[in-house]
Amino acid sequence: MSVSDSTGITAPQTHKRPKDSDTLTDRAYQQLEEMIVTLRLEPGQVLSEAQLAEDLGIGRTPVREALQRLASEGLVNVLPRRGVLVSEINLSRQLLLLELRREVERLCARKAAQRATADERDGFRALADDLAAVADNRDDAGFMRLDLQFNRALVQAGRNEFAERAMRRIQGLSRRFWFQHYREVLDLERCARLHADVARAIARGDADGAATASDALMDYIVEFTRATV
Amino acid sequence: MSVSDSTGITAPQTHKRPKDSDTLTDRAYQQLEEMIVTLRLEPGQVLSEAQLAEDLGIGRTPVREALQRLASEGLVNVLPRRGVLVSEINLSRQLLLLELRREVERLCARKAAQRATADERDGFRALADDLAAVADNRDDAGFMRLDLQFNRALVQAGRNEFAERAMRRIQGLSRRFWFQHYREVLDLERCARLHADVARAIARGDADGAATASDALMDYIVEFTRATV
DNA sequence: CAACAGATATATCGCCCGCATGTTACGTCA
DNA sequence: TGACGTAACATGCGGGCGATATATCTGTTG
Repeated sequence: MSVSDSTGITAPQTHKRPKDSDTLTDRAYQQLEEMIVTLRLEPGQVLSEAQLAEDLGIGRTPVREALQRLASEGLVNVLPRRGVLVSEINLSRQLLLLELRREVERLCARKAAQRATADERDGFRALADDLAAVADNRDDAGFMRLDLQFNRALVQAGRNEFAERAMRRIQGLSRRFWFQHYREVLDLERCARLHADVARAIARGDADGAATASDALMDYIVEFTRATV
Repeated sequence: MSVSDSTGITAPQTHKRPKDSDTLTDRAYQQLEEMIVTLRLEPGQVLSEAQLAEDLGIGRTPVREALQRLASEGLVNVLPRRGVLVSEINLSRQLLLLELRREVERLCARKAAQRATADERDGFRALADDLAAVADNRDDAGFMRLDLQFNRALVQAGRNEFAERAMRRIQGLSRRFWFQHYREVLDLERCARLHADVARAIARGDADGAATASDALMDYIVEFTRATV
């Protein structure tokens, strides 16, 4: 139940850049988000700041601040003097989240098609090719990696810090559901091709095309989400 | 629904006090947001937690947490050992914000038209009438009040906690710009009527109509924003 | 004997405040 | 004038204290 096998404070050693000015709050946030998204902390579980602080080997303050950030994203909610509850994943909530994600992602796609630099367009073209290859080879891990890369490129090329922030918040909740169910019902090939369609539309600067492609992708994701019951 | 904090608009207790379980962090957040939105704290100004804590008569912790929430909304940003900077308002940033707001608000309007209860529809009808009256009388303060009420009803009837959270974040930055410039170039009558159109479409359950009315309203807001230069 | 109401115990957060550390500004000296 | 040391001040963080919600125990009653 507790997370006693935490690797300690130093170096999450992920693929991410080891930013030198990483505060403990940031680290705690990253670790907790990862644990929640990957279901190592299960929905419905109640945690305490003190326990988490001990497990992570840091003080209560950074843990508390990280938890508040997670609460603002909806991954946990704090019960005033009882503890923090890892929020449940239920289908209807997930569909509500997708309602919002559809709008924001379409905006990002449209704006990315308008605003991407030449380099970024090259990147989207390459991404589309890679996605097509992954679709042919049915490479799970490769797709997950490309999906992450795609989302990052999308918000980057969209050039809208507010949409970026909103997307970042949405991602966490989305990723958790994804992580939980993708093995069961994901049509990897179709999903990868739909991603590639968006990427290609952006690459050629077709804003309307990118928007409709994004909607098509979201249609599939909604379908995928519904299929998990 | 999550922690439903009704944001009283002004600092001291208004006529409404559902429960005094407001934490100091909540109070600090409300007060600081109000001060920033109303430009009592000017953009570019650097603040310190300790100073604010002393001014508000509370400890540093609630102030710190409130500032982090404000930072997540983009109203301030913290300079790592230097202080907190009240973020600047510039036109291009505001336009980017409106890009996102257009999408989220259209979503809320559409969903509100689909999901509002009979009581809520009555509320929107009444709101539309009040807005029309305000448009005739050119009642500034009345409009501001109705606008707040309208936005709250909109996200409430939209029945989407995630869109609600996103809108709440957007409101702060939007309201500040509004507060700063509405005296100069606001066409109150037109703006009130556009609001009323959205409200009426929601009241009659016309989702597409609500969406296009919302877009028309946002078109005007963009025009208003551009006119401030 | 079972069920229940009240008293007590325990766990948890909300908050305060002190210390450590990093950044900036400024006075001082060559 | 310029470089440098130092002081002032900022946040990052740790940990303690008190209030309070919940669970546990106890005594009472039908």
